Amino acid sequence: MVVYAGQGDARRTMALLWGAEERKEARPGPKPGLSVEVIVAAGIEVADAEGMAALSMRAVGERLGRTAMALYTYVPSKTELVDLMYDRAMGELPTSYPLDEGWRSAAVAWAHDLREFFVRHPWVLQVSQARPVLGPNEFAMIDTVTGILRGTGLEPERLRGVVAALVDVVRGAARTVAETRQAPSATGVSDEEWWRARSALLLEVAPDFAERFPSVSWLERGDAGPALEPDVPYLEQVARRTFATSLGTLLDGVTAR
Amino acid sequence: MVVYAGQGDARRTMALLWGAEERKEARPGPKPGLSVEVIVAAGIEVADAEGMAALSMRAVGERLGRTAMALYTYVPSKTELVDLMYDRAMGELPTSYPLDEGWRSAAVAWAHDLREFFVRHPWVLQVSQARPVLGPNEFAMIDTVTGILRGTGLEPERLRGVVAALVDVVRGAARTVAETRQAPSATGVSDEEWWRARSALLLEVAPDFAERFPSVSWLERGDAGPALEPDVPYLEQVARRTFATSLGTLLDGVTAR
DNA sequence: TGGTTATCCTTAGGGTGTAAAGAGATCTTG
DNA sequence: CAAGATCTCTTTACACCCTAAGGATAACCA
Repeated sequence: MVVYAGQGDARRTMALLWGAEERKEARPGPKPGLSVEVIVAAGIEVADAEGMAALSMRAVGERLGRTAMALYTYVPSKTELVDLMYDRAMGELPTSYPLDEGWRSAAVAWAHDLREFFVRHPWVLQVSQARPVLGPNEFAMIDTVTGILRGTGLEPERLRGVVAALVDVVRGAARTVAETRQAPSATGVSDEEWWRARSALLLEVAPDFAERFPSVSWLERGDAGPALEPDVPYLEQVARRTFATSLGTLLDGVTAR
Repeated sequence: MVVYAGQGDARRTMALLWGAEERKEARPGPKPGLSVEVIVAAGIEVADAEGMAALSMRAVGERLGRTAMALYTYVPSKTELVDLMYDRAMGELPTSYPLDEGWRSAAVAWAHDLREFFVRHPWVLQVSQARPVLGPNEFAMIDTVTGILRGTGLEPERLRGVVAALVDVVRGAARTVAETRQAPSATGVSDEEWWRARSALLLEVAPDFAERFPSVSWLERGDAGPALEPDVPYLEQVARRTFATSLGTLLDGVTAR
């Protein structure tokens, strides 16, 4: 039997992604105890709680009181499950932003929502997108930001570039925060301790750091910056401010055209 | 025995990354048949040729005519190996760009070099940076771009944001190209065929696409664009132009300050 | 009631990273 | 020169991973 790999699969994945109506006519066989919905939800729970590395078919099955193999009745493979989780999670994102105060503030709000989404579900950043997922909620996300930016009057070609840049910057900022948040629990070392140890090691191993990387050193020297809020971890504040200027610069560039 | 996890490891990793001089005094035991260098090089070869997913200790060992376990004499674990590969590969990047024609053209050249680097070594984009690698070549990369951008006169805080945004945009652009390139060999379906099949599926599964995602549709409609070069794959040309406008917009934003 | 079909389980096979223990090579020391 | 120490590399083993195959059971239809 010839398997049209990636063809039959693609069709089924698309059907699952776009919520092909499952026929509810009575059929022989035991009543399904699970559904794609609950499996995807359980997968998201596992990934949220324990990270992408801990996402195994066994773990998801266990959370539902089944074996790993039981999932294969509903979902063709683990990668398909991850694709479904990816798109389903994106359904959390708002899809409309008021444009009363202009496109810029809407874009900023959108960017912050997306960033928080990625921070909430850091595993989403690790979904390998060799061949994009093409699910409805990702399209909705792109549609939302595109809609906001149409207010700029940019032509499609340029707008496409701006959208890409925006998503990239948001992803990058979220990645930084996610890493920072995961580091303490992953290593059992607090941010500050970890950083102190690292910088000590750095000095030890590269005593000529300042001459060797003059510009990086200059950057760090000028790092005093404005008042710190005492409750928020240091690195996270840096990340937040970095994101603000990244985003601001990019939007300035949009304005400039 | 208490293992100071992530502490003792960190010290060793840093030593390996920064090329701690290996003592060459004669020591008992068989002559080493391998070295960290050749192992890292073999790892890069495997990852370049077959992708990150195919990078296993067994595969690297085999390429060197050894077993997987032989590597553990030189390298503490697979993640450390990947970190070493990451930084070693970054050593390919140029570290100086002429500033005769101003910071902007230097920045553009830098960005294109970095993009090509990522496309050449797509696995680099998948190196999980929960705790950053902190190797010399990554610092050099950051130092290079920071040095270029000091020509803008921006203060450190802003400059940090711009650097982050630049790296993010380049990463994003490279990711797109890498995916596009991998898709045909991964699925055995050519770009065009794949895309045709997908859009057919999309229409089938979401016949209301145009009304449901009006802005995305608008974007695609305006996609005619300037003349296509016949030899370069279509999707890659789109990616290239998207990158150009992403980058351009961002740099416009820098100029605007 | 028997046949058909669907859910779910157990088993099994081929992967993965790496701990542990041993074989053999090469040095230093007595 | 022999003995001991130390290092490289191999074999074996374990725990985990995804998933193919086959069988037990449940629910429907004829």
